[in-house]
Amino acid sequence: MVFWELMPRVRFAPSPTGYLHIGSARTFIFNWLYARKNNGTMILRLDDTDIERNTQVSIDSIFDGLNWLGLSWDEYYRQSERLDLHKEMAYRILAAGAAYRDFTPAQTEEEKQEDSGPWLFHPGMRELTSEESDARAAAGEPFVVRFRVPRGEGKAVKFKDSVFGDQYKKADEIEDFALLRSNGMPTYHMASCADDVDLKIDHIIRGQDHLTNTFKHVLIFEALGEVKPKFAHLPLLIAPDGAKLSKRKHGPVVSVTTYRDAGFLPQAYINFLCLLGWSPKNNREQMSRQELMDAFTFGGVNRSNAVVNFSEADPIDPKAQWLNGQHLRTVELAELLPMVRARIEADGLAIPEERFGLIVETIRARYTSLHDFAVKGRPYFADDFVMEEAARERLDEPGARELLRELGARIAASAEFTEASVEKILRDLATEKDVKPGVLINGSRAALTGQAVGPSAFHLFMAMGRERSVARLEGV
RNA sequence: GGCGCUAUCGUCUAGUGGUUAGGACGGGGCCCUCUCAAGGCCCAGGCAGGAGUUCAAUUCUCCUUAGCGCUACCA
Repeated sequence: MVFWELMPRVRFAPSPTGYLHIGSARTFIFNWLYARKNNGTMILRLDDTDIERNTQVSIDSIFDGLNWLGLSWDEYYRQSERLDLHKEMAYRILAAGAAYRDFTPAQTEEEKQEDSGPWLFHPGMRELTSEESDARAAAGEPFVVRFRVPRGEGKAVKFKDSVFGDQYKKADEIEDFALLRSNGMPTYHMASCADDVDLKIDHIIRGQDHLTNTFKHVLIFEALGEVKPKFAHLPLLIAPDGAKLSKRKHGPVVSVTTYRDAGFLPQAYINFLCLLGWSPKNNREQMSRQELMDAFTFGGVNRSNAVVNFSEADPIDPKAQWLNGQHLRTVELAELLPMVRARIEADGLAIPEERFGLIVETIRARYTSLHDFAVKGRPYFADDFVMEEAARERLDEPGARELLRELGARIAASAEFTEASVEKILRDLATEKDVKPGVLINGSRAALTGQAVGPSAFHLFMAMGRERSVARLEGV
């Protein structure tokens, strides 16, 4: 075996008929984890053979979401540019006798409703002689090309799934599925298998909704004389009501960009998605991309569908929010700062460069979203912030305002401005005026941030800087 | 209807032929404390139901039920 044969080639193959769905994103992530862990090749392939339903908006949404997640791919293809290949392979199967032309007109919706039993093939079409078939095709009669599923031979179609184990199905129960439509376009099954062969995909990792389709795909690979790839099917992501996630029914929670727009860190969201249907089996929850990559195995993938826990009242899964908070307070500051900066600047606020890192360090432990820095954190970046009721009550305490103004004056006059110096000034003042330090401490927080709760007051002074601190104390 | 897949706290999950069925989120409480958050500790909460195999089943087998998927000239 040569070295490159050890390096897997995997693909993520979305069809651009909507926004980037969170289930799709998770499929991408698992493919990516597997490829990167094994020095493999990650391929992005747009399965855009359904020209009726494809939209540019959808393609943009897929790239949007993927770019946000920050996961890379090595090769990029569009099925619509590879139709000749798909057709060529379909005709190769036809020529080999493993497929046949079906001249039956397309069924209408009502006709489909009527037949209740399992449909396997249209009578008479499998038996057409090649002369008759060629003649009718030459005469311009429309047809679909169907796979001639082996019947009455007791053939079993089987494959081994890396997640679901050995899979087996009687060929007699598989319908003669279409390879080519009457307009000459390949179907999903044909295009997908042709590309998987041509692109030398050796491990197909996709949603469990394709588990039963895989029997058809195995038949195609066999008819093409190709070694079939390995398969790994992932459990589906479903809504709390048990239904599959759909935009129509569940709204924006199904779109990746919703989480970006909700102030998620991409690594936190990746972490969350990985925990849906996969487990490192060691009780680890918060994990970096590298840790996820190291820990990923198909053995850790679950077989049952996972519920994304959202509601009308709280559209974000609480565990996702918690994870975001965990990442927010543990990620390298240098990595966090640009993301916070972008969020702050989006609100048109000015960043005090010399204290930016300190501010973020001071407040990040109490936030769970990037938005919090601009909303709850507004007093750190702007002077027009709202004074909360609870904070006003602190200031309204008897004598509080005078004390705070005095504190401001003393801080302004002090030669030094450090946590220790401010603390000394504050405590000395409290002793001198015979009040509890808490009055000044809590009062300072209220004056500086307009909030009754928040970081330690002495950290606050440093984060706000001398000028802003003094101004706010003297302005109470 | 047919075929397939699945079934452990509300949710995500670990787990074993013998365990007080473990962890996390969320909920409740306590501690810490200048407030809040973080952190620490504690509490409530679960093996879908029924048979069978076995000395012993949450674990193995079968049935039922439920959910999901496929059953298109969608992907």
